[in-house]
Amino acid sequence: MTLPHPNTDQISLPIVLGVLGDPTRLAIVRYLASKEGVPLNCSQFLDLGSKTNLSYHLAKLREAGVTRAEVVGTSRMITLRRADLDARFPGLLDSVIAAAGDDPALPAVGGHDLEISA
Amino acid sequence: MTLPHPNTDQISLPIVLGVLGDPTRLAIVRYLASKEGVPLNCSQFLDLGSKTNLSYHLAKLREAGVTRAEVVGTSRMITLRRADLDARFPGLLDSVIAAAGDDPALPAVGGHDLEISA
DNA sequence: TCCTTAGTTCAAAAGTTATTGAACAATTGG
DNA sequence: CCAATTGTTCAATAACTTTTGAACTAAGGA
Repeated sequence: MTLPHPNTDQISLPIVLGVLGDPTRLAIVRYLASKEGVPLNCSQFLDLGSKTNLSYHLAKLREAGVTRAEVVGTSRMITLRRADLDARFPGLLDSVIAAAGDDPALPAVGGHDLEISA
Repeated sequence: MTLPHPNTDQISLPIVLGVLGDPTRLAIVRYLASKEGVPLNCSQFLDLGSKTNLSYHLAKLREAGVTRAEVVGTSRMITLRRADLDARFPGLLDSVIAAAGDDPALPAVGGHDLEISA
């Protein structure tokens, strides 16, 4: 059972920007970026909303091509599609993450500040 | 008579991303970027929508801090707030414009391809 | 002053997005 | 098999966004 993802060349700039233009989703992306390499499942994000609501936001991110979700048992392992986004829109993800990196107006996962290397 | 603009430090990342996540507004920004230095008024953008609709989209861009509108007679001269955006979100505008630069899915102003130096 | 040009504002309609709870599926462990 | 865990789907609702036309304001020129 695999979930639908757009190909790299199907990733659309306005859709990506629109999807990132939501504080909850931006917080998800920021957290994913801070934990790159670490496998994260949906329940890591429950600080940001209800289970149902997170399912909705994570589906938006996945359908836009921002994240990849792999089914592993009953979990979905979520990762940033960094290489694909960098190939399609060079520098965009980096500048968004850098800009989001120190924004106290964004919700945070875990109720504590982000740790860049943890 | 001056129009309301946010200060540089009031410009919000999710709001900017959300505002740019609309094909019409992205086309406006792309065109403004291609004509930087040239004063442009609203009617330059009538290809992209009705007068009323453009007034709406240009107000969104201005209120988000993406553009500046100066009242000159009966016109408003529209410019990109490039320095302010670069200061607040380094690299973001450049990567968005570069990514939008060759996107045939975006509407175009003038019904022809953009000229970077014209 | 009267007309035109440039753009805004308003209210309505249409469409889209976000949020919720209840019900559902799939996998894993006992 | 049974129960718990993980996450999805569905339907409803609320909230927001986009688009439109008609009416409006403000400045500039004849």
